[in-house]
Amino acid sequence: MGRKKVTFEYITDDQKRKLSFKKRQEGLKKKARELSILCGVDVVSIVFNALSDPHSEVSPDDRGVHRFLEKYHGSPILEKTQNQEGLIRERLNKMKEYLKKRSNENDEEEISQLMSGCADPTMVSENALRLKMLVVQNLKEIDRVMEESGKVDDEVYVLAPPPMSEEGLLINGENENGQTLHHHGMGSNGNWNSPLSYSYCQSLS
Amino acid sequence: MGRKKVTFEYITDDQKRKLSFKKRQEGLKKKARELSILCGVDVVSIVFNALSDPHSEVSPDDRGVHRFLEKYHGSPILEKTQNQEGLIRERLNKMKEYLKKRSNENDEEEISQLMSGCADPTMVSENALRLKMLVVQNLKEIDRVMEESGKVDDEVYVLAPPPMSEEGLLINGENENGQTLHHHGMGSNGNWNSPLSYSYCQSLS
DNA sequence: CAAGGCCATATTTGGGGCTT
DNA sequence: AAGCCCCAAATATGGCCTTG
Repeated sequence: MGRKKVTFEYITDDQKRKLSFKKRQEGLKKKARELSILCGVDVVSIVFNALSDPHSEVSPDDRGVHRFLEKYHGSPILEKTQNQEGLIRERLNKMKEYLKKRSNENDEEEISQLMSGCADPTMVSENALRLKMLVVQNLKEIDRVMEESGKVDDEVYVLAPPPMSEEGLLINGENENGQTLHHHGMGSNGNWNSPLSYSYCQSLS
Repeated sequence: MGRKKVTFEYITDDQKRKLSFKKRQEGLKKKARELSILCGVDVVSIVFNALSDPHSEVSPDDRGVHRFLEKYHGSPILEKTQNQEGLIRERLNKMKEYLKKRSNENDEEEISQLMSGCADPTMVSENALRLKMLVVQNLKEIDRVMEESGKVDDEVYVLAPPPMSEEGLLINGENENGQTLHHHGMGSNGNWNSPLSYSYCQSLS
């Protein structure tokens, strides 16, 4: 898209690749955000920089995701003092319980309530809730594993959580072109069941 | 990007939104694929169509992801006959065991071998492997939950699994512009630890 | 080097029009 | 409606240059 027609092959030149990576990563985030807002859908995108560059040196914060998930999940983040196995088991149990409960109770109504006064088309179904829950769960796991494997110095950013973009939830991202990113209804309510929509990118190089 | 300057707000017009969604979704997939190939990184993107359109009616196949994961995970997909709880527990145990094993053994070498003769820069570290594992795990869960909740009629597609794009793994996606999408080394080896890179999109509307 | 800004050009994607 | 093709306006992003 630049001055040269792109040939779809791995960019071997270290410097060019890194530059391209940064620009394109930004682009992807923006695209995800747009798709999410314009069409009212949830978008999650993760970029694992496969250590292409041995000379990694990142750093930013990865706390962003933590804060985000913590705020929207409602439950506090587990103590970092617990051992990995314990953390995983606990997390898995929660997932299991949640799914079990969801599948046994047929109160489509309760679910609606969870969406707290959400009168827009982005109404979430039980199925959607499950899927989201799973994704959040996974992101949390990834986050935790990263943390516990002692490599927390990765770049992490949360893109656009549309439903509450105006509540300042753009944790580690910026509305690069000053546009207001308006969105249809539903303010931040601290309930992780809220329609979520963001990108979780991680750069290891 | 079309003839009208886009105003970043939820597109209320049902028809326009759906059209935009389709185009932009394609665009996002393409961008993800490009970023992945050009920079040798793994990209996973998921689009949950939050039921914006009540009149959902999709259908394609979602078997694609199953086949993909099955092939790259190595282990056979669990029987659908098991109950949900069982499935989840089993899956979680696997995850736990894997992580436990990974964290106790300090054989950075074994890991390298897992990458089977991969001599390119996309070499994966233990940390990356874990992250990938978690994502795969999650995608599998999502897939399974979807299946069990009886709503398998969603559109699902796997984008570009670069490492083996030439092995015909473009399960449910097409290289829309005929470009060859060359990639650096490493053929399909059936090992799910292979650098993965694809988009998993789901349309509920 | 990494970050930012510029700029020209490659891409993306609204809008329309047609077809099925 | 849903798919496609076309077209042109709107964006994205290589290549470069300047700073820090």
